[in-house]
Formats: sequence, structure tokens, C-alpha cells
Amino acid sequence: MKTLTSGEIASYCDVNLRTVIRWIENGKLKGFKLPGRGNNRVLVEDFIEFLERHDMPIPASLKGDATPSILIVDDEMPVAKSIQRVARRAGFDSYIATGGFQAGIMLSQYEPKVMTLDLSMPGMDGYSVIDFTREQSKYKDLKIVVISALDDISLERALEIGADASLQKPFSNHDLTMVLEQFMSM
Amino acid sequence: MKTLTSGEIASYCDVNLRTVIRWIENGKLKGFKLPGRGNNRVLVEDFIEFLERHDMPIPASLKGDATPSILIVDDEMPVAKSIQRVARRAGFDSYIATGGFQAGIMLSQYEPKVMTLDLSMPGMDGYSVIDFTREQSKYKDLKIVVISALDDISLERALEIGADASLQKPFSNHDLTMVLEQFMSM
DNA sequence: AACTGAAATGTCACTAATGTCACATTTAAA
DNA sequence: TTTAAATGTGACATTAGTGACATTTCAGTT
Repeated sequence: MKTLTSGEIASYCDVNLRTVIRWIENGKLKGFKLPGRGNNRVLVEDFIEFLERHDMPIPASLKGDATPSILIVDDEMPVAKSIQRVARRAGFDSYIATGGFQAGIMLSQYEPKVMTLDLSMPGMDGYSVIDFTREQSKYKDLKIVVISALDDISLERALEIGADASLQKPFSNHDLTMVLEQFMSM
Repeated sequence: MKTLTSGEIASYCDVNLRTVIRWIENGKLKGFKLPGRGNNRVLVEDFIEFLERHDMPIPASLKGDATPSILIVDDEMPVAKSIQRVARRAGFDSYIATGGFQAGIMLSQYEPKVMTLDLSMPGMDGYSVIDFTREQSKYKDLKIVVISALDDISLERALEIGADASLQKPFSNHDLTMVLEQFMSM
């Protein structure tokens, strides 16, 4: 049950915060108040309904919640396709990136909920990818699933620096499904 | 999702506010109304499209940042810094990416006017980067400057698949300056 | 050149919506 | 816990929308 603050709505609508509060007060926008001093919260669905009712544009980042997506970063196409099949069954829209540059652009463009990452791609340091991603608050909610043929220690290190789950190659579809379904509901 | 008020558009177009409202009413300019009394808002992209459609001049302040930026993709920090110095003197804001993944994210995030690209970065295929970038209409205006120690034939191939300029390592600051100043004014 | 009429644009006054500012207080992050 | 960032509020300043009407623009005609 995702909610928005008055400030977030203000920036979505490119309008002053004061104005948003007035909309809520007038009943034009449905919302509720927190117990504290009455800070406002608006359900995403109410906000979208509000936008539609007034023919206002709906930010892409709000629409995206309908079907969460996953970015599969792997240079071996067969592996990527196999992950894609599992992801699709778990209910994700999926995208495949076979190189670091593509991965970066697609991550930024599609803002997926989950990213699977092959640690041992030629010429790409998976650790620095995790590092760099975790440094950016924009991706704080992104779930990173590390997939690699490397040993346990490497996988553990990945978890330490910010990955959310790890799978050792070859992985079973069942294990991957478990992980994805867990993230799907978060 | 930046928007403009009818008043802002009026002053951009040096036209009366009343006229802007009529444009929106007639459907000549796409816009939407705020819930209050129906104050008009126009998405910047719609406004630009409107200006282009009527061959009207586009204010520089709408085209993005006041100061254009450059993304420097190079794994050798000293080289990157050196490019950065030249770029700064040519009037660019600059960002450095030392890996493909970072480069992708930064390209998408900062939308620079120019990207310099080291063709021979370990484990990153510069050609596929150019290819992938050129496939996306979003980056049709991005200027790609290829920098490499490879031979002429490699540089020519880069130009063929979509790079806008090439420099052979070691390059002179003067040559780089020439290239950047040319792109600065485009 | 001058005339003409229709369409587009500008003007004005008035009202209502929206923005601004300073400050208290809460919320979230470190 | 400490600190920084958001939020709510009231009073007040700006800006936008509207209708009626004046003015300009512009192509076609004399």
C-alpha cells in the first residue's frame, strides 16, 4: 500500500507544496493525515485516479508499478534467456543486457525492481557495479541478485558490499524462482 | 516532469497571456489544467514540439542545462583528467566514467552533449557501445568522440558506425580543443 | 497605394488560485 | 542520539483566467 507525501505530489505535479495541501483540504485530492502533526499521505491509486480525473499526465515512474520488471545482465545469451523464462513465470517484465554499458543505460531507463548480475562477465568488474549502484540513492530499492560460477567466498563478498541475494552457477530454476518471488512481493 | 505555466510561455514567445490560453483551448498547443480554477500547465517537451512545428526559435534555457556537459569514458584516470582539463577550458561541465556500467548510467542520467570514448578499454567493446547508443533515438544528438591508440582503420570504422570525431593517442590538447569547441557551438 | 473584412492578438479590470516567506515541528538519515 | 531534510501553517504577494472590447495583421481587391 504505497503512499506519497505532499512534497512528492508537489514535485510530480510541478506545483507548490502549499497548493497540494489546499487540494487535499478542499477534498479535490483524497488523502489522510498522520497522527503527529497531521502530515499528509496520499495513496498512489488515489493520486492516479486524481490525475486521470483532471486529464493530467501520469508520471512514468508511477505507472511502472503495474508490472515490475527485471534487468538480466549476462553475456551468455542462453543463460540470460533461461533466467528470462523463470522471471516471466514469476510475473516480471524482463530486459536483457549483454554488456556493462547496455546494463547501465537500461537500468537507468527502465528502473527495474530487480537486477540479476553475472559476476564473472569478461571485462566487467561485478563488484564495482554493485558498489557504484549502491552509492546512488536512486537505486536504493533495487534488488541485486548475483549469479556466478565463482566460489562461495566471492558470493559472500558480493552480499557484503550490497547484493541482496546470490546464486551459484549452475543454479536450479527452483532456487531462482524462490528468490524472485520473494522480491516480487516487496 | 517539468512544466510551464501559461505566463512563462507567454514571455518565452513574447506574446500575450490571453493568446497562449487560446492556443491551448484551440488544441494548437497541448496542455492540461490544474484542478483549482483550471490554471494551465504545459509539458516542456510538448512546448518544444510546438515550437519546432512552427519553426519558432527555442530558448536556450529550455534546451537543457545552461552549461553543456561532457562524459569522459576512460579507464586511465590520468588520461581522463587531462581530457577533463581541456573540456573545462572549452566550457563544458564534465563527468568521468571508468567503466562501461558507470558510463551507461551517467550517460542516461546527465544526458551530456558530448561523450569521449576510449575504444580500447579492457573488457569493453567500444564499437558495440557506439552501435547501441546510435540505435536509440534518445541520443541522436549526442556527439561521440572516439579516442584510441589503435590504428587508423579502427578509428575509421568507428566513424562509419556512428562516431562523430576521432583522435589517435597520444592526442594533442590543441586537436581535442578544436573538436570540443566545434561541438560546443552545435 | 489604399480599402476591406475576417481572424488573430492585445488590453483592462476583477476575482480566484497559486506562490512565497519565516518559523515551528516532525520525519528520516547518519 | 544527533543532525539534516521535509512538512504544515498563516499572512501576504503574485500570477492566472475570464469576458468584453480595442487593436493589429494580412491577404485579396480596387
